[in-house]
Amino acid sequence: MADTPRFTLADVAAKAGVSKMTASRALRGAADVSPTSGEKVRQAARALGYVGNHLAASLSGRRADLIGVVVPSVANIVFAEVLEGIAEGIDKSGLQAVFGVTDYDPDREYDVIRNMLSWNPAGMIVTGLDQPPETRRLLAHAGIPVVQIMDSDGDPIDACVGLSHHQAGAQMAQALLAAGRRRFGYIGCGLERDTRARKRLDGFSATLSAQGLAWVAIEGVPGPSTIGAGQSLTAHLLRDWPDVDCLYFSSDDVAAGGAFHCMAAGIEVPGRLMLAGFNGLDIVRKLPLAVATSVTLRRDIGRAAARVLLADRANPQSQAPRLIEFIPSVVF
Amino acid sequence: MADTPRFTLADVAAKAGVSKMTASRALRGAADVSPTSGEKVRQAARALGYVGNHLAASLSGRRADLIGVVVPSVANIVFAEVLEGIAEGIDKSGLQAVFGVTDYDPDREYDVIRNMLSWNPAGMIVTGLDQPPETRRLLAHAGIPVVQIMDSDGDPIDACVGLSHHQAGAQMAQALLAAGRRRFGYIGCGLERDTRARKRLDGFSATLSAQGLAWVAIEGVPGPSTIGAGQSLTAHLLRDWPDVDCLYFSSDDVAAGGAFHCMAAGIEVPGRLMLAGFNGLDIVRKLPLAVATSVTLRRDIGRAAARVLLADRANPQSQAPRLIEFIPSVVF
DNA sequence: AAGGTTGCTGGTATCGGTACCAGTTGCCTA
DNA sequence: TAGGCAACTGGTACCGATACCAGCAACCTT
Repeated sequence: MADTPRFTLADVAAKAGVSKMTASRALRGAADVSPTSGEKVRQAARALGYVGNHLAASLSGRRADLIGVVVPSVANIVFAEVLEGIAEGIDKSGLQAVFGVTDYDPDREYDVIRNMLSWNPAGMIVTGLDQPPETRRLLAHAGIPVVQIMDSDGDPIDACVGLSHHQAGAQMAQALLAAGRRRFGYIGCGLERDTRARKRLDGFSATLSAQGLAWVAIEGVPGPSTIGAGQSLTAHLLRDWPDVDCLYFSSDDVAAGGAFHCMAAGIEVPGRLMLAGFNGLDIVRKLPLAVATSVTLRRDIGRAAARVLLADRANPQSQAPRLIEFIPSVVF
Repeated sequence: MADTPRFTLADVAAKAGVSKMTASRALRGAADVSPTSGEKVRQAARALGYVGNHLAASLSGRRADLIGVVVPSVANIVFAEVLEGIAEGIDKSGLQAVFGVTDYDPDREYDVIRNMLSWNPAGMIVTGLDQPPETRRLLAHAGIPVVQIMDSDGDPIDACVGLSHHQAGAQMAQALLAAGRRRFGYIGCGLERDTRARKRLDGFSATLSAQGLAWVAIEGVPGPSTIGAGQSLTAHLLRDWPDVDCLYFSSDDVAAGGAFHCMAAGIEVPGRLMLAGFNGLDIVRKLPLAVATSVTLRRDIGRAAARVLLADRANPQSQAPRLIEFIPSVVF
């Protein structure tokens, strides 16, 4: 914890016997520096342990090599994987990702985005399409590329990389109907704030209606999607409606909880009761029980979102494709 | 995507009819501003949609309201939860966390840390105590508080919030021995890079030796800890050494894979075979099978690390406690 | 009433870089 | 040999905020 003030470019330049400008150019690998001075500068920088100052560089260069990433949660493995995809996507690009967590709260989301914009990021990646008007305005007026991810049911501000949750729900309903199921129950967590889960539910419901069917039962609790919640909600629902032949869960964590309950209770899956989740998480796919799920390409979504930003940065005119969809596939 | 240059403090000041300084003070909520001008400034800022510029503020104020967080992976739920803990810890403090992912690669870790330091962060949180000397030097000379997390077996640079993995391994070995187990197998992923998993293995091995016992078998693969890897490694190990009566896994994901295999293969757990993991993840604790695990307080570790930084920031002299341990508890 | 204090305000320097432009050199061409 | 051009270099003015200090009222003191 030595409290010596850090070396600056001026120190490096002095040690190398050149001007600040030449040192700056040399360290950035810019052209127009003689090999001799370049080498001297690099040597001086190394000798001094010069670290540089992004703050000053970005302020001066008018744009920071940062991208802001806003997700509702990181403890949810789904978003964690998106973040990994983004990290992969910006690797070697010199960009840095800054993450902000909204906890599914629109007010917090506004604050987080506002705070991020004040770092002058080169671009923003935000989750979902359902920001309130004020938040949309903030992003729209920021003058930087904005990529909304994970959803495509709605009107993007700028670019959009995701999937239609409405369609995913409908698709799952069709698959389960095709498998001969008729008496459906739904189990969800946090629907009051997770608009994408709600869209899946809506898509599923619409398909049921189109077949003249309706939900036998819907159970939900506020709060995060957890295995424990899935377990107890499943137990509860099956006690009250023992005759359902299929359960659709708001997500795979919850579905895994349902599966755990069925294992413990000795309920035959999928013969007697079919289970379906969403996301294609390992926890569901490796289960010694056949549970249906929609496999979403989270890592690809992250990577693609990062690539859109990189493309825009390289060539602000070009406007790379503004809408990329990764359609999930249903597996059993 | 209006490309109008953003408003600056000068614009706000002009609109409010005061100087930049007064505007700055008013917006920061500093004292020494009359209620009248304060209100005028805030109104002007709101009218203009002024967003501020952290870059300039930090450069000028010599210290950024950023903290750098370096983790090996975010797709691993364990670190994701640590991040959430950190996010909770710095909530309302005005600090922003910047995350960097090292992918368990020391060279990458060095680069990530170096890059972060160039943002002049107010503090750093890095995972583990086993950084190479050059990385340690970088952190030690940065002149900011550094908190190393998740491990306490080693020599901290500055502060340390974590747990002893050696001890956790030993503790689990004792618990399993007490449960009457004698023929142990070990299954691990990524031991070549995950030094903490290795410390647990060492602690476990030491306890076995002390009892005059040794591993019956050790299986490992490089790469990330996954359910799938746990499944296939367990199948493989049990085929070659069908007489083991207990399996210790490098982590809970892998242990869950083992449990899934046992369910599918009809192996009685824990009667015939006992399984033990590490972390106390939901996926293991909610399983309809008794699998032992060491419950680590990941969220608390994140929160505590954040609090150390906040305390240092509030009072650089005080030097809050520099070593905080969260001892895991073994559950079945 | 003189001197001190408090409350508020604004000017100026600065943070550590980069953009931009104006030299300076040396070499090549005509 | 003069002129032109490329290659390199450095000075200066910023970027948008904050620190620090000085200034000026109005209000206390004694």
